[in-house]
Amino acid sequence: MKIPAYRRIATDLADRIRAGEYRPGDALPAQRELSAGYGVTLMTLRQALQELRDEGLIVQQAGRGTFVAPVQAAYRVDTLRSFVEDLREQGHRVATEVVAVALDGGLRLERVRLLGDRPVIHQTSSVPAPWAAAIADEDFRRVSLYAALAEAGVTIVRASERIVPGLLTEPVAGHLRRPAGEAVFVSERTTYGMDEQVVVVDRAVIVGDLIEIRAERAATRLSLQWGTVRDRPFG
Amino acid sequence: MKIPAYRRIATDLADRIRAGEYRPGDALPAQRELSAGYGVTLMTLRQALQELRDEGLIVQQAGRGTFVAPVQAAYRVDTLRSFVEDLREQGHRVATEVVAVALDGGLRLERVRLLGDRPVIHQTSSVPAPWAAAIADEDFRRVSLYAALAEAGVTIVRASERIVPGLLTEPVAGHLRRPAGEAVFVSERTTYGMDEQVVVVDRAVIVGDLIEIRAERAATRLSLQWGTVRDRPFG
DNA sequence: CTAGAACACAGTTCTAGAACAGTGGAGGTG
DNA sequence: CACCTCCACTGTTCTAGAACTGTGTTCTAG
Repeated sequence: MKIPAYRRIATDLADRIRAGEYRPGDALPAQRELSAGYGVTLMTLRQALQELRDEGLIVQQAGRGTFVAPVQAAYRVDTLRSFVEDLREQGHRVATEVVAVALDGGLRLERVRLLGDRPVIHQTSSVPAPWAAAIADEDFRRVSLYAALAEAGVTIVRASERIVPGLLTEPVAGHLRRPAGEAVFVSERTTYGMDEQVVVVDRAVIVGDLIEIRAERAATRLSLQWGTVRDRPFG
Repeated sequence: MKIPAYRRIATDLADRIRAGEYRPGDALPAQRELSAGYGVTLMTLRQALQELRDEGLIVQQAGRGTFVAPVQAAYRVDTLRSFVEDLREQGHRVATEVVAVALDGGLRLERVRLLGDRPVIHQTSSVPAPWAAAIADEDFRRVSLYAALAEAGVTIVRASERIVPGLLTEPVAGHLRRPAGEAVFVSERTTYGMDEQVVVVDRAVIVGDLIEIRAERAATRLSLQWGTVRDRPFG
């Protein structure tokens, strides 16, 4: 019995939540009920719940209950959002042009993002087969890919992103109306749903003249966002 | 008695730490000792300590004790650290070459960072006058700039970083032993001490072939780190 | 029909112990 | 002298309760 009980309980509950046994917004059984169910003290159970709370999986409200955290809140809590949401948050008008949509098993979506009237991001998104069909007939000029996925019942859990600098090359340079050879960011983002399933793979080319990455680091807080070069907070 | 005991204790201990009664690296009294001192149970005291641990103020080690987090540790807690610390954490050997040191009021330090034997980062750091004198005679091949500042009694509170893609140009290209025109990251980082005073201004050029930015986004956690291109965790 | 009191139920805080699990030093043994 | 065991010390996990506070509903008096 090497791993502590509270950790086993936390893992078990997390699995149940991720498996969909308790859905976002649902109330979990009461603490006393759960503690009896697992055969541990209230104290021990609360320790398990704290793990889940630290991970952002549940929300506790005194007098009301323990609820599975709604996924929507995750976006807004500064972490699981995309370029576009970052920029909109900062008051920029971001428009989307759909360059191409292809459906061969999975869905391949090629979009250009415009900041005001200047194209700044060329983005190719791939959605694997299971979910592609459910969202294939959306109008992606108006509906965000993530909104469409959410409507189709897909829950986003986490995302992993990799960014390297690059040079603008021809197929994309035309879409961004910029000369080839310019400095750009190249971002590869993989978005995961429940059970570590890949929901979206994004590849984005981002014009370096107009967009930058900002990181704020403090003792315990870290924030990361995409911003426009013009309104830099320092310098 | 509206505020709970554990919170009062946490506040009291935090105040003592910030007041310097316990200095970074010092061990706090044992948990049993503290609980007796405050007249509460071990459980209650541990709840107070957890608050401090969540804030990154203390570090606990089973069998050894509870220690006031060294300012250095703040870096390691995934948030206030630099390229080099990020890379070292991942097990890479990072060496430093000092290209130039100038002292005209402030301190201007020009360094090249080597990953193994390949130069990957060209970094120019400026330290304003007040602190420049105190660290001017350090050997920056062996001592990190932040370590020197820490020794001089400078506390780092936060850092703000801006990253854009760029093209490698000639003065720096030579130092990095790479052809001009390659894709690079350009990072401008400002580090602040107490009272929002600027402690260091860094400008770094980072070879894009070898170094990348990784961001992991989950419901509540966000991590950002520099990594080498070779050991990518996905793809 | 409404205002407020009473109640049921939720999470929260706390006690007083007990036993477990790492860490490092003091002694003993080869 | 080197190694190893034991022990004292640390933080960690857990029990079995008790009392508290916050929230919403239900019942009752006006």
